[in-house]
Amino acid sequence: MRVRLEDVARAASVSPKTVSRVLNDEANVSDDTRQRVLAAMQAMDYRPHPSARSLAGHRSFLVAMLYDNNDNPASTYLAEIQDGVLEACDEHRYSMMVRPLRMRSGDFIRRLDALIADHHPDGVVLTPPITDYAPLLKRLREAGVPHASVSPAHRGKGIIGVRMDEQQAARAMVEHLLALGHRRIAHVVGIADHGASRWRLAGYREALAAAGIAEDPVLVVQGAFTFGSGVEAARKLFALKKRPTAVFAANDDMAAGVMWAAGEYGIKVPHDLSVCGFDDIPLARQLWPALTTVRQPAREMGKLAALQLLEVVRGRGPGRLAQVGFSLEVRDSTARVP
Amino acid sequence: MRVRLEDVARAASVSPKTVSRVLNDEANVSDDTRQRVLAAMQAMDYRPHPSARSLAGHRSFLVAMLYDNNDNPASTYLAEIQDGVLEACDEHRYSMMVRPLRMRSGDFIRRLDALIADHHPDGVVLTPPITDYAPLLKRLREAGVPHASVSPAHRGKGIIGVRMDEQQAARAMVEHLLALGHRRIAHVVGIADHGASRWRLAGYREALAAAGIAEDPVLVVQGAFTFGSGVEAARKLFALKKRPTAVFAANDDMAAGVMWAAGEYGIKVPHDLSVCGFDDIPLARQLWPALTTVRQPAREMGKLAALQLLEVVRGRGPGRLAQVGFSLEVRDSTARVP
DNA sequence: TCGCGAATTGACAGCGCTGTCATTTGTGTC
DNA sequence: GACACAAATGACAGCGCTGTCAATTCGCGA
Repeated sequence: MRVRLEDVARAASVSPKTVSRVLNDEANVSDDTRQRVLAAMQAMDYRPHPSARSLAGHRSFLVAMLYDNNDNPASTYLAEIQDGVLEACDEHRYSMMVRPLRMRSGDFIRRLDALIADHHPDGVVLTPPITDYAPLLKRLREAGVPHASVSPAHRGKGIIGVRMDEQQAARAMVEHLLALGHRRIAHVVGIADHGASRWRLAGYREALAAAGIAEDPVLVVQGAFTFGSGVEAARKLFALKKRPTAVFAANDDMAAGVMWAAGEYGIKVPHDLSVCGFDDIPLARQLWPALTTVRQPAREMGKLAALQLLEVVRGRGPGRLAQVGFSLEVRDSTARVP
Repeated sequence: MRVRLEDVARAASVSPKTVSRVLNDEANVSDDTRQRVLAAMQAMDYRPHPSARSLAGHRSFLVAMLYDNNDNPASTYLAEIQDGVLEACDEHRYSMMVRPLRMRSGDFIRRLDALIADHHPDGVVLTPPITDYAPLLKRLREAGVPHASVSPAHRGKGIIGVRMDEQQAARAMVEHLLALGHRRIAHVVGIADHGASRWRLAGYREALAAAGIAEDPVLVVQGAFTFGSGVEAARKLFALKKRPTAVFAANDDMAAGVMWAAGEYGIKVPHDLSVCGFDDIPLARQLWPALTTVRQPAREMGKLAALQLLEVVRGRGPGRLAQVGFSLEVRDSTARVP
């Protein structure tokens, strides 16, 4: 039969309420008592019943992770974030629920309300690209549900979660190309309204400006974060009479597309053209030549965002916008300018 | 303030227990009463409190989806399954929890036990490759937790879930190549102990045998479901003095690798070599030329598996091993033999 | 030693629902 | 119309925990 809190209480010769206090890490329990109770819990392998806790305590011990499954970034990226969030939740014995939401759909808010009404999450983790959708944030605020974001586009006060300095990373990537002697460096931009696209473009511009190179508008082509859009963007670039010697794509999928298109045109990477991307998806390492890219620690970011959220949810602090480092993964797709 | 079952009861002039009966779709409620109660629920936008239901009713309304995040198949595939499972759960107002488990790790069973002890899922959905791991199944059976599998390798009695006839699909794919006049058809095998690898290989052999073609062992090369392994496998094949005219890879990642390697060797796809895959990942459509492949309706499969599970969990029936159809997505990477 | 405020502990009700079982209402039969 | 039986409904306790508040114990200065 299931071990209940009452059983632990009896074993430790204290009242159920005291066990509850220990369980919830409350103050005003003597060290001696606390140890006795913890020992009893351990010995009996006590597992609090989440529903009972939730019912009596008016909190769900539930974190919901929201993502957009319509217009989503690489599923690998989301999967890694998910694993990170889960890991953080496990550490604090919270459970996690995932919720796909279609940002562009009309019933977006209704579905959010249903989530809140049905499951009462104690907090919510937002993932790109739904970190900054105003009606969503408003609704969460109204409902009093704390939330943390992974890579929010804005960083106003009260925004908690995790970010990577993507602009800095993009700049570093372009500086890597500059250091290799490239001067005609193209950029394939991501979906326009994603924060990621803006930052990476900004980093690209910053690097060029710092190097005293005037931006050539024809070298900045629109993409959509997909392989196919990378192929198309590359075709446009290769059709120019004065081709770029390097292409920095705003993500790896598009970079792979660029490399693919290079094959079509008989352009050898990296000999004739350097290509680099962003994200370090598994494919990046597998491509031939292996893709130079920026590694974004998605898993760690998911975890950190969730930890910030849990800090707030558990009343342990105000939470903050944590920052994680990036690393340039210089592989074989970039080389000195021909 | 929250609307409770009691409030609905008052509004409908019945006892709380009767409302509970309607909520749970129990028998022995007159149609008249049922309608009245349903109307009241609707009018008041009543949302049963899951924890209260779970606590009093001794069930969690929770389905856990287990996956292997160590040795996992394409994350897109899992993400789609996840969305499907979620959809089924939503329909029946069950909540879903995801659990990454490392099958090869020592604490596998301990983590499973923790999941059961902590969350009491009413049922579990197993995804490849952890659909057939004996200790896991044993443990679930001991704990009395019903489970359904997506593409289980075995189909003994009592196994419920969903499967696609992968062998048939693989055979159809190879027959497509045969119909194009190919006779030297290579196969890149997936990870050895995955059911998927076995079936696809079996289908390949079946098709060849049916066409009266003796299998040439050098044309069957081992891969590992990754892009890189596809590249390597292809290099081996291209190094043969008598190259194949077509390559059937056991999944799309490897097929993409084969196409990539073809580029290295100056082999034109599909002119000099036909390539086809399996799974229809997003990349397949984006490749150039677009990859001929087998579409596996992962999302639908996730949903169906969950529906079978829920049938059992809800005491509605015994559940079964549902079967979904496949479709050959003939695109541009396969053509008549040169 | 006594008294007093603070720290610690406990008693008890109740979170919102369902299981059990008793009671009432309806249905068909002669 | 009376009776037997089934269907429909309700009363009530209790699931396992926590909030509230009262009771007890402790530490320490007078």
